[in-house]
Amino acid sequence: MNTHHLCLGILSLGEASGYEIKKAFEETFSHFQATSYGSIYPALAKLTEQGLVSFREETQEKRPTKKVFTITQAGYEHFYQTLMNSEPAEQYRSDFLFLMMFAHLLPKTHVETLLNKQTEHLKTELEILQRIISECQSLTPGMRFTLEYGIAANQALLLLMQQRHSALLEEIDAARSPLES
Amino acid sequence: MNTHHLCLGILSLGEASGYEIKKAFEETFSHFQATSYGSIYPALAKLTEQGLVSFREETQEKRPTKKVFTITQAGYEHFYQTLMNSEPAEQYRSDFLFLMMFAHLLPKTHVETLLNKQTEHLKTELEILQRIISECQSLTPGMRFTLEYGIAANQALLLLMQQRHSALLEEIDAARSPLES
DNA sequence: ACATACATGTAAATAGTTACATGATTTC
DNA sequence: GAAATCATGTAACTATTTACATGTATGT
Repeated sequence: MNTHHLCLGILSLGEASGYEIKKAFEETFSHFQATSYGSIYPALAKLTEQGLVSFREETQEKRPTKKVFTITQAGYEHFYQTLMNSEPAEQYRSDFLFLMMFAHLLPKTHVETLLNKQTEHLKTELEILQRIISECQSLTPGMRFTLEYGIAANQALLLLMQQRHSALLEEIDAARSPLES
Repeated sequence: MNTHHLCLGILSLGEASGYEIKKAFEETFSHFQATSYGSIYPALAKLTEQGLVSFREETQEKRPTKKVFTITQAGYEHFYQTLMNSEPAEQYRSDFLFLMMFAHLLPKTHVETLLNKQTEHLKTELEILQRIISECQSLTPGMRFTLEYGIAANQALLLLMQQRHSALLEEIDAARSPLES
C-alpha cells in the first residue's frame, strides 16, 4: 500500500480534504499505516489527474478555503481491484529491540531507561486504542478488529515487559564483561 | 537505525563478510530489522573509508574469495555513541490490517482467505522464533529478550485470530450493504 | 538440465520524509 | 506575545529496493 491507496481508502469512507485525510491517519490508523502532507497532496493531485477522485473548493468563513475530495466510480473500482490483488503483508521495525540486542554493551541505568520508555510507549498506545474502540460509534467491524488486534498485541507485550523487567536487568548485568561498568 | 548501524552491530558480535551479514539478518533479526545486498555492500565500503571497519581478503578453495570485515576501535566507539543516542522507536506497518479495515467491501471467501493467510503467517513466525530460542546457545540476554518479545506478540495475536475468526466473518457479513455479495 | 548456495558489486527507479513558504484565527 | 489549529503546496534530500552483471560448485 502506498499513499495513493491510503487516500482512496479514506475517501471510500466519505469525502475529505487533504488536511482531514492526514488527521484521520494521525488519530485512527497511525498504529498500522502512516503518511505525511508531502505525500498526500501530490497523491491527491495525481488521483484527480487520473479521474479516480474529484474535488470541489469550499470557501469557509474565518478558515482557509479547502478542497474537498470525493472518490469517483472509477476510483472505487480501482480501489476494489487494489484490495483484491494485495497480499496481507506486514512489517515490524524496532529500534527498541535492536538496542536491547546490544544491552550488554550499555550502562545498566541506560538499559533501565530504555525499558521504561518502551513500557510507557506500550501503555500510551494501549490507552489510545481502548479510547477509540469505546468512544467511536459507527466503526466498521473490520476497523473494530484492527483496534482489537493492536490492543491484544500491546497488552501481551506490556505484561512481558512488567514480568521480565527486573530479571532481565540482572541477566544483562551478568553477561557484561567484568571491565565494563 | 540504518544499514550502516546494522552492519556495525553485527560486526560487534564477530567478523563477517557482506554475504554473512545478510544471512544473519535473514535468519535471526528479520522480525525487527531488514536490509538487502544493495544497501550492505555500499555501507561496508563507506564504513571502510571512514575507518570504522577494516577487512582482509580470504581466498577459499571451491568458493569465491570473500572480504572478511572486522570492526575497528573507532567503529566500536562510534557504534556505542549511536546506541546511547538512539531513541527506542518502533514502527509497525500492516497491509493485512488495512485490508481488514475495508473487509465490508470484499467477498466473504476473500476475507476468509486473508484471515487464514495471516494466521498461517503468525504460526510460521512463532515457530521460527521458538526454534531459534531453543536451539541457539550463546545468545546474549538481550537477544533472547527480543525473541521472547516476538513470541509474546505472535502468541497473543494467534489466539485473537482463532477466537475471533468465525464471529468476525459474521459481523462483516452483517455490515455489508444488501446489494453487494 | 535446472535450481540453489556461495560471493561481490552497481545503477536505476521508487518512495518517502523534512523543511520551507504562506497566512488567518484562536487559545493560553 | 507565543503557540497551536486550520489549510495547501513544493523541493531537496535520504534511503532503500529491485534488477542487473558475473561466475563457480553442488545438489536434484
